[in-house]
Amino acid sequence: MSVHVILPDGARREFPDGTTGLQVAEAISKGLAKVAIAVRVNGEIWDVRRCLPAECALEVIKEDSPDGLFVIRHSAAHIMAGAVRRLYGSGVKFGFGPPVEDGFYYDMEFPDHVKVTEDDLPNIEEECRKIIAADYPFERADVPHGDAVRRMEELGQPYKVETLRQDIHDPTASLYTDGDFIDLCEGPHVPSTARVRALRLMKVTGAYWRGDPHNRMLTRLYGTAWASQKALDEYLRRLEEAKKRDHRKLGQELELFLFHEYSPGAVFFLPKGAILYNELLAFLRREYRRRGYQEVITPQLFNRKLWETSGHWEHFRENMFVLSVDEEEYSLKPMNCPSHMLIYQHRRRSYRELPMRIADFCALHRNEIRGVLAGMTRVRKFEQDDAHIFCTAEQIEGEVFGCLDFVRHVYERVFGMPYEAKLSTRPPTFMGEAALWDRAEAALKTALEKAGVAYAAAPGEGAFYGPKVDFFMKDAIGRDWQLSTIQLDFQLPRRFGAEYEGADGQRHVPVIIHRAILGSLERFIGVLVEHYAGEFPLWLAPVQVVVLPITEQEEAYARSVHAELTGAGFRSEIDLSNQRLSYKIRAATLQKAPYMLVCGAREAASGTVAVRARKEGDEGVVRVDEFIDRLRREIGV
RNA sequence: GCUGGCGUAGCUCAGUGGUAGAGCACCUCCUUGGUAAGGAGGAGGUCGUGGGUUCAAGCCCCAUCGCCAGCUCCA
Repeated sequence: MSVHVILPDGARREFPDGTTGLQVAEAISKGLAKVAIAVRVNGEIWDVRRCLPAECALEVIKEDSPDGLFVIRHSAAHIMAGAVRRLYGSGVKFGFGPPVEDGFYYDMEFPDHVKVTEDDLPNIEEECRKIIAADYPFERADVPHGDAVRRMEELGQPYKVETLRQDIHDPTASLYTDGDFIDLCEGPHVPSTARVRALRLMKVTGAYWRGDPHNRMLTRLYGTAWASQKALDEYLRRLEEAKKRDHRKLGQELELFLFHEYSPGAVFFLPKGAILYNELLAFLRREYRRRGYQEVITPQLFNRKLWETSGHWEHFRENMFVLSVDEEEYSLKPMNCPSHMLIYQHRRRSYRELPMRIADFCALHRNEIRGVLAGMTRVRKFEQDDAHIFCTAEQIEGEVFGCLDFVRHVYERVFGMPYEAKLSTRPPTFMGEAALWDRAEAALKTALEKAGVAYAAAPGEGAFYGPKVDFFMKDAIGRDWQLSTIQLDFQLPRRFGAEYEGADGQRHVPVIIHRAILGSLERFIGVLVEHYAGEFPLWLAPVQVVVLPITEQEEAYARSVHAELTGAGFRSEIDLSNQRLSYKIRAATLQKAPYMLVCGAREAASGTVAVRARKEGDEGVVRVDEFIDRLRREIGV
């Protein structure tokens, strides 16, 4: 008997029976074996010391790969649990302890008198290090289901017993042991504890057993683990950076917006924040003109009859603000689509009018439960760069292509955020004709391919009313945000009885495309603040230029420079405070102004300014009119 | 919604039962200074809100509002 292994490069190799993944890695190279953390066997991730089956495709998983980190973090969770058991005794009951993005957690129930807080983490972390230093092997044992239950009962682990009984229906279950700690676990794990080279415990929170508030709340310890100390340091640095960029902090420091407890979940845009908002709208409106959109302005309050027609009363009512007007029930609108239906239907429509692209920036209100409100990212009142495209089935492809082009223009050219798309297709329960779905999904795929947009397919994840494409944008520090969306809707036109008269003289039902490029303006501005760390490009910067007279002698000259800039349409401020130049520069720097113009005696005498750019620093002296030309070029007008 | 933490001056925060504090910002005066903080003085708070305990409450208790974090990417 022998083992036949197919390597990722297609090479076929033969090994004696009982060969492990690690031995294959060693046969390939010593270096590879050293960084091998697990192996992928016929698509499944296995421990390196498991014996391979007679025939398999094998890939060595290195410790710094995404899969490798997943394994490391899973093992780190065990190490942490073992450390907790050593420190707090066998009375600690363990729940789930999975790896998650960037780290891992473990839920545990401590004896009643024990309360673990973040102050205890260094101590637990110290114990983890001892376990890592001891380099215990992770040993797997596949045992009959009943034996596993008995073992967990002996260990006093009721959550594990429950898991075995409720979730594990195989005849066998696997137990993993590292040193003195044994745990029910599917694996896989690193070969031995020292392979978790960098570990840090992060925080303590509460979490319900199985996420259900009716269940007991367990203590959740969060940690992070990496393939090297360097990678851990880099991760911690990234967290710091994200904290510095937090839009709630910068929004206050830069006086962009504020929140008040009298209107929770709603943003006050201060003058500088309102500039961001209005510049974005002006930009979108220019694009709308180029791209054949028509903007409308619609009411806020609608009779419940509208929501009954659209289906929102049935499906979305919990999120709607309902109030009584003239003894009837009304609601603040949570979405624009129904009002756009009314616009579409106010008269007969011809195929000649299609595609009809209706855009709307009106405010929307959704009654989100209190616990989920957060800064600008989760609010109750917001506006979207919302539009609905009414079109024929034949026009879907072209319209979607147009939206894809719009998305590309905005994110690649203007904001510099790379993105990925996800195509979600027909779910198990859907409404409408299957033929229309097939046709629409094909149109979406063709449009994506023609536009050259790479996408991941998510079969079955579409809404019941139509397939969709969602976009995930990456910001300057690598975080993903779901911003743009393109959703087809076959249902809404039917509910409203929307029609158009075709070239054939027959009545047809149009398709609706819901689409947003930025999404919620509030959320988008929050994302932009973090993406740019408050250092907005010139066209968006609330204050574009600060004029700095050095002494009172230059005040009149500085005022004239300031007047020229504002006259040319730029947002200029002048600092007339009784302070030294270096103080004024510091103040303007903290404001993150793109340009400072120093006006001293020399500049006043020659009609020039000394330019200091936000990033580049002192750039020397230019004439005022030259500087204004430069601003115009930079902004592209 | 549930659990936990927090709420003191415009901002960041100190103050654990006995006369409300600091730094920055603000105002006034002095200083007229060439690329990230010149100096002096001053003003500013019913300590989130409502109850309660106490001779006495920013501090202890209860309620309430708001903010922050978390609430199974299944052993």
